[in-house]
Amino acid sequence: MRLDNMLLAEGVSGPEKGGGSAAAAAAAAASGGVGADNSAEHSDYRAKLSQIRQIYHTELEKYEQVSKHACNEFTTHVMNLLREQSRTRPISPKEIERMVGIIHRKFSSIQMQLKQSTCEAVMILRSRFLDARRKRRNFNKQATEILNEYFYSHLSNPYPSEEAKEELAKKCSITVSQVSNWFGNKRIRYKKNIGKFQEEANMYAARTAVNAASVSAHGSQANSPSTPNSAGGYPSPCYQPDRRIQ
DNA sequence: CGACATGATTGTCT
DNA sequence: AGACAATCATGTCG
Repeated sequence: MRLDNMLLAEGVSGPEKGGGSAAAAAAAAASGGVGADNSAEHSDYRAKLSQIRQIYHTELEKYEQVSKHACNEFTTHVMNLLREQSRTRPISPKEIERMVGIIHRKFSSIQMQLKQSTCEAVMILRSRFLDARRKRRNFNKQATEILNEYFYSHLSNPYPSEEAKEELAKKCSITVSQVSNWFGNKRIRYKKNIGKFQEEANMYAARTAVNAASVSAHGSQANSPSTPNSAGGYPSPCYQPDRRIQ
């Protein structure tokens, strides 16, 4: 039932060789939500998954070879016993049926157990490998610069549209949902402690001001590579104190 | 190693 | 659906 579905979705109980990794990748992409699939890291995951798969299949095969036999043997054994008893007391066919049913259920519960334990193994594997929190990497400097630049130059309304997010994502070579995460975190953390971000705000404000100036001055002249820092003190950072972020 | 920074997830609200 | 708030898990710096 449910276990079957999950194992199938996970590519464990699916078709043998080729489809396995594809199904696993599909499952990962589908439920992972946030893509970020480095195939190098996924290969490890896939290797472990196929290991589980192999164990599952060999166990299942063992079960099917052995237990079918055993089940039939056991059933006939019980039948014989019942037949013997039927000499001394009447035994209804209903009772025999019930016994057989019990035996079959008992044996199929073994299969269930196998499936369940396999499921568990897969779940553990997934939580280990697919939980992005466990392998978080900071964005590179350029990406954070781009994001910060957008944030501080739209400080009065730091809610990029879907299009803007896509563009930022492309520029930073991250996903759109990563951009959304970044802005979510940034907004809340900025709001929570504006003082801590003052310096950063000033810096980016100054930088964009310089950029705008140099662009509007149509000069390919004078781009200051390192610190276009506002000389001296703290010119007004041009952020609106409240507004929007609530 | 501890403290803080940071990206991601989860739950709740609207 | 998207925003916010709290929280988790890892990265990084002193």
